[in-house]
Amino acid sequence: MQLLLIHSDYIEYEVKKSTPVAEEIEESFRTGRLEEALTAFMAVEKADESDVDDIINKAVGEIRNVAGQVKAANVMLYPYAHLSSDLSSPKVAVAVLKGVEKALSGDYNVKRAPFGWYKAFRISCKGHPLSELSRSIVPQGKPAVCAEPVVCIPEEKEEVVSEALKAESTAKSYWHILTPDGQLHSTEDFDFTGHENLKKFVNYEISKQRAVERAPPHVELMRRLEIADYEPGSDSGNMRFYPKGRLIKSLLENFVLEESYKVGAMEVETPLMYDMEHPTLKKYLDRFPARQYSIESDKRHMFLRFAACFGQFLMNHDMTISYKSLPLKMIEMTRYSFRKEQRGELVGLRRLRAFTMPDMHSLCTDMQQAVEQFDAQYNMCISVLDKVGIKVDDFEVAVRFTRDFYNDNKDFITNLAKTVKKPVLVEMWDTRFFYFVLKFEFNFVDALAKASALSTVQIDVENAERYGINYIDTDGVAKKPVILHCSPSGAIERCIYGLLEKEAMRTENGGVPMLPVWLSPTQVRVIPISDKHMEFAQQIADQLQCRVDIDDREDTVGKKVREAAREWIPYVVVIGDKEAETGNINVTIRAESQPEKPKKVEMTAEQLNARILSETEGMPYKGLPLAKMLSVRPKFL
RNA sequence: GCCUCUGUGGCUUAGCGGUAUAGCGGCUGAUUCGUAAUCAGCAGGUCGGGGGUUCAAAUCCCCCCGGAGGCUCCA
Repeated sequence: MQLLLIHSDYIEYEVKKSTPVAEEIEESFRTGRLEEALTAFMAVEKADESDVDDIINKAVGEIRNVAGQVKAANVMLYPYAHLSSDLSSPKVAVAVLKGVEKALSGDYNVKRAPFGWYKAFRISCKGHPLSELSRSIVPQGKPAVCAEPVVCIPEEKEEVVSEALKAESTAKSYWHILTPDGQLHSTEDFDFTGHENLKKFVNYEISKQRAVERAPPHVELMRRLEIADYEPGSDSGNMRFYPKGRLIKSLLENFVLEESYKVGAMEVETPLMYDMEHPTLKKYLDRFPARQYSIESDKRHMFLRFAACFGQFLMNHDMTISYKSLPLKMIEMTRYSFRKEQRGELVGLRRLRAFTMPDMHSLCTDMQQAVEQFDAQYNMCISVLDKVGIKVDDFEVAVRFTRDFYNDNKDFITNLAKTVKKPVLVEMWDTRFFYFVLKFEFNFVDALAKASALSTVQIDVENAERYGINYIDTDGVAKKPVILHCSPSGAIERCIYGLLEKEAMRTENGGVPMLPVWLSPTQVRVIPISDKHMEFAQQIADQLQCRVDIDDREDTVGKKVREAAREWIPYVVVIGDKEAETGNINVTIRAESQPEKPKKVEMTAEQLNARILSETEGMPYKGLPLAKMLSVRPKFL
């Protein structure tokens, strides 16, 4: 049985004309209307004839379940043949419909639309996520058949569901834990001892245990550190970034770009908005409905990109590409990518509606080259996150693929677990539901056991065809490449979220939080004890080739030191008479300090300079984006 | 989208039917200071917006608009 459940403000129908299979009906049955109803469009299928009672039970169970969730007291049962191409006999269908009606009628106000009649109907869909659900139900012993995924795009205003209404099926997932020795374990039986984070991740992915009792700690940190904040003048999930946040983002963006140049990627720039009616894009969009911002421009209907795929694939389509150029890599630092995520999912920097995503695509000659590239990019992603400050121990790996791909590439997939030297979560599908046959993600598990994806690579076997992307092979024939999608770090904002959450966990465990030195907005804070030490403080600051500032405000040393600590500044230098005499400086090193036990070391300015240069070697650098003198700095919060 | 909670000066916040609290920050003055908050003074609010109940509303009720959490979703 195919079941489509719509939580509606109202549903009404009127019988127009009978079909040859029409059931006989009374006059009162010719029209019907229910307010605040769960409407169940039902198509009884051939396979259901083998066990009518079981089908009725299962359908009743699904309807009860959803009706309970949406708190609907009224249920409209609506026979809808168009949901299936393999219908049962009318006799069985009527029997099933009546059976369902009878089973529900005790607990709900149930109405049933007549079977076998052409009916005019109007329905107003409430539009919340639970308001549109489809279910495929099969009798015992029969395998589920995946219907072709077709999509119904909800209208903004009152919606009239038409003939085009069809179901969007969901793929069945098989979950496993893959250990580095190549064994697939059941997620229920696997011993998670020593892999507590993986356990949290698995719970998050499979059990959907996501209740949380407090706001994630990075939200307060992002504000206190003057990195980012909510912008009430914009849409939710569109953040403002203060100078320190912009600096951190800029450094991260530059770093990811540099790393991708190293593997041969060409940086490009593509438009933010696209024509909704463009035939190729329309087809692509139809697979992922209702998640993009749309805007009206004159009479054209545009949408904002949710990745760089559109622009890069359209560019690839127009290019002349020889096999000699493959693998061909292009990257764009998308500022921004837009996704109209559901309101309740937006928290701090974890999930945004406008975010900066490095998006790299690699065109490969064939699956073999794609797999080689996948492996190389898997390792690249590990290295990128490591240098950002997110280590292998800080994330959990998920690998997702089709059963066919796994059977052809068992050793290769096992190797992914070997590389990270720990068990990984595996999700397998019988049929390919998405555009990829293989993907991995690195999932950061935060202080509240919520998981979110950072780096990812996917092997796309669908879009070369859809976008008409070709390369000319050695034999002079145009062929379709296999395309890899890769985000080496994941969204830049999400990296910042990860770093802040990681440091929040460090604080909870009795550590001293800080950002990597190369990302710290102020790397050295110089604190003169009084006005007369200002000149020497200036001299010290001038000798340091990094982001130095001077706290020249009229406050006590104690207060200035406290504020430097609250800003997580890696090196704090107090300048007084002693330093002016010896020429040496007293440096508090945050990385080596413990709570209430600062580590203070006497050294020369040259030594401090050398230390910082070696710590930040090979990483991007930008100057201080704020006034050097704290006394003239504005406060953002 | 739905459910729950929430909205008091730039920030954090007390008050929850009877003239609006305090701290931080800001400004002014004093202090020139050796490692987690120097002292004093001043300015700053039609308590998110609109409507209603009441002699009286920040406080109770209704509608709207922000914000947070949950559900759901997550290429």
